[in-house]
Amino acid sequence: MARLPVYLRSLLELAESPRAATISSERLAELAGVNAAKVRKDLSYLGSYGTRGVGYDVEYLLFEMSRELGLTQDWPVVIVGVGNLGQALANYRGFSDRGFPVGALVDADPAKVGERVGDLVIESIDDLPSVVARLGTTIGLIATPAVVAQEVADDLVAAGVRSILNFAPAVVTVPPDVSLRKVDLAVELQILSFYQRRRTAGLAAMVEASAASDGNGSSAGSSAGSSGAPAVPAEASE
Amino acid sequence: MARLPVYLRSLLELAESPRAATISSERLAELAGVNAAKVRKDLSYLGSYGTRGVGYDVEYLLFEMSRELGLTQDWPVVIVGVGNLGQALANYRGFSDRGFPVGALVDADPAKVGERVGDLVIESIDDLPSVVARLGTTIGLIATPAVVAQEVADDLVAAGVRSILNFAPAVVTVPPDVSLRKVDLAVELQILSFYQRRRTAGLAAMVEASAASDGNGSSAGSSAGSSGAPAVPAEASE
DNA sequence: ATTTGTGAATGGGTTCACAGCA
DNA sequence: TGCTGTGAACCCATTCACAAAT
Repeated sequence: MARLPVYLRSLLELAESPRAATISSERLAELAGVNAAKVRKDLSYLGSYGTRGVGYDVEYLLFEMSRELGLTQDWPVVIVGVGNLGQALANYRGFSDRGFPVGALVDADPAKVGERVGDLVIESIDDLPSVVARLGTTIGLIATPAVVAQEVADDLVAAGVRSILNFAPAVVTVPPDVSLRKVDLAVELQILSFYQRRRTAGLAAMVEASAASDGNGSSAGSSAGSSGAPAVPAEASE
Repeated sequence: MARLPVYLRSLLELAESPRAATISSERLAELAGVNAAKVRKDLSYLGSYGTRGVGYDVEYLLFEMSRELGLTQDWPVVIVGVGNLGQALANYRGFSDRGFPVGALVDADPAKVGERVGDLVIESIDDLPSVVARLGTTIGLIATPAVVAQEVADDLVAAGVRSILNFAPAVVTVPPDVSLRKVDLAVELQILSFYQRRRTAGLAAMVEASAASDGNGSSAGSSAGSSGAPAVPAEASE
C-alpha cells in the first residue's frame, strides 16, 4: 500500500512526544488525513493486529511498518544525469535523512565525469554495472533529459537495478520484475493550472451546469480540484 | 483529467517531426502508455471531437489541450522556503521551460531575506500578499520543513493563492476552493523500497502462496510492483 | 463502553464491445 | 473498411455498518 509511509510518518510525529502507548484507528486516520475504516483495512491487511476496545500499540506498529517498508536498512540510490535537476537531488538532504543516501552520481557526458558534487565524484554511465555492484541493492533515479530516459532505464535494469524513480518527462517501460515510479514536477503544475483555469474561465459554464443539475456551482468547482473532500486533510507523505 | 498533460507531451513530441496531420486514439494511447478506449473517453469528455474513420487532427488537439490546460499564458510560481530543496527548485530549468517561471522566492528567515538566488532576491514571507499581488495569479510551492507547512499554506491562501504544490512531508489542509497537490520524494523511495523488500524477503511467502492459489509466484510478485501491467508502458509526464 | 476486524454496499474509474459515422 | 464515441460490464478501492472482542 502506498499509504503506509504516511501512517509511518504520522506515528513518528506522534512518537516524538510520547503521549500514549496506544492509538486508535480514528486518531491515526485523522493524522494521516484518511478514513478510519481505511486505516483499519490497511493495517489488518498488513497483518498487524490491534486490540479491540483499546487500539494499536504504537511501538509495535512502528516496528512492523518499518520492517514492512524495508526501512531497517539504508537503501543507497544512484542518480543518473547530473544536470540541473540531478545536482539538486544530489544536494537534497531529505534523501539521506530518511534512509536513502545518495551513493553515486553517474553521467554520460565525459566532461562531467570526475567532477565533484558534494562528497561524490561523478562516474561514467558505462561503469553503471560496477557502481551498482559496489553499492549493493540499489534504487536508480533518472534525472536526465527525456530523450535518453528510456535508454538510461534499460542501462539501469541491465546493471541489476530493480527499483527506478523517473524524474524525466517521458514514458518509460521496464520489465515486469522492475518497479518504476515517476515524479514529474511540470505535470503537477499543469494539473494545478488546469483546475485554476476551470475556476476562472469556467465560471459561465459552471453557472450553466449548476442551473441544469443539482446546482451548487461553487462547491462543484472546488471539489473538482485535487484537494480532496472539503474540510478533510488532502495531503500527506513521508 | 490528470492524463491531459501526458497526451499533450506525446503530441508535442510527435509534432516536432511533423509526420501526419492526424492521429488515431490507438497511436496516441501507445505514446502515452495507456489504453486506447481511455484516450477516446478522455478526449470526448474534453469535448474535442475527432473524425470517425480518420482520427484526431493533431494541430487542433494541441490547440484545444493547451487551452484547456491554461498553457496559453505563463503561470508564475512563488517558492516558499529557500532551503536545500527550495534552492534546487529555484534553479531547476524545467519550470520556466514549460511555462511556469519562478517569479519570487520567499523565506521566513530574516537572515536569508535579501540574498540573491539566480536572478531573484529572497523576500520576506511577511510580504507574501504584495508578492502575490505583484505576480498576479500565482501557484505556490511549499518547500519548507514539515512543521511549518500548514502555516505556510494558510499564509498562501490568505495572500490569494489558489493552487499549491506541497513538497514538505506533512499533511496539509486547505479550503475547498483551493487546489492542492503534493510531491514527496521520500515517500516515492519508500514505496519502491516496499516492493523491493517484497520481492526479496518475501520469496518464502510467495512460494507458499503460489502453491495454495493459482500459483505463478514470480509474476504475482512483479505485478505487485508499481510498474503497471507487464510489457505496458508504466510511466508518463510532461 | 470502546474499538477492532470484516462482510456487504457503494462508487468511480477502466475496459469491452459495438453502433454510428466518414 | 477504419476509427470514433459511448452504453454496458467489469473491477477494485473506499466506505458503511455491525458483530466480535476486550
